Amino acid sequence: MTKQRELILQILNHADRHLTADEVFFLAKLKMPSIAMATVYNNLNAMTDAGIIHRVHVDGSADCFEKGGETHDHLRCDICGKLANITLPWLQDRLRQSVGKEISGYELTIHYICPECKKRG
Amino acid sequence: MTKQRELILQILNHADRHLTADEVFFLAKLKMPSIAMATVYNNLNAMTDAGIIHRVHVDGSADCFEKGGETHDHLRCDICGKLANITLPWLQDRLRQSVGKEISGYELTIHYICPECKKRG
DNA sequence: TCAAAAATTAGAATCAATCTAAAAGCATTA
DNA sequence: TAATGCTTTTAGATTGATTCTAATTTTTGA
Repeated sequence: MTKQRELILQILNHADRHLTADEVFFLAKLKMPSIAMATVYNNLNAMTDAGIIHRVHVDGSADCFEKGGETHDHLRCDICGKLANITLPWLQDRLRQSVGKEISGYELTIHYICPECKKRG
Repeated sequence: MTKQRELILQILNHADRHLTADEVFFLAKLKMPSIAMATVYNNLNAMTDAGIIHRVHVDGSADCFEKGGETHDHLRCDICGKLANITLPWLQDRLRQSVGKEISGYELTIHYICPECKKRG
């Protein structure tokens, strides 16, 4: 656990939303101006592989990262693109039931209009 | 419907698996050597937007395309990466139930070990 | 303390995908 | 048929995200 990795992890832990590698890099640079983009990617990849954080693919733009914790799925607003988390505790079992026991994981992204965009009309 | 679009659509309709834009381009070039990559992307995008074909995001590599038809979800093998289709007719309604009525769509990719890889050990 | 291993850095390179501007194809009308 | 305008295609440059490379620094551990 290097200083750099610690910083990146802290940034994700304190973020109030999903961050791209670029955003993590920007925020990291504020605290540690010498940090390199490659370091950010190295650590995001390493921590993703280790299951400490999660990577979220976003159609048509850069992947986002978020702190670990209970597994969950995502909602993505059709209008503003913002991601939200949602927990569907029944899904894993229901999928196992339908598909067979050999599921090692899954990713679900639901498209919707978020409350803010809906209000705005 | 240009000759190029027709060709691309035919390639997808006759493919026995999901194809990347690159693969479509390669196959298209066999029949029409003058075709340009941009044309392949233009048409794949246009037909995806029109709902005639589907785009499938694949973690860590290029998007794949497949012919249209009934909506379905995907299985991806952890080992060989191959995609398979799966239809889960109950899912859409079940998600509506859990999330609310305002779902405009979703994408689900399930991770597993495909029969071939499992056999191989 | 020294050597080996691992991580970091800066910048180049790669890969998928998009953009640009010029040329070609196609309709329609004159 | 010729002229017009609209759409598509083409080739190649460009972008944007991510990875790679090689040199340097840091960490580890004998």
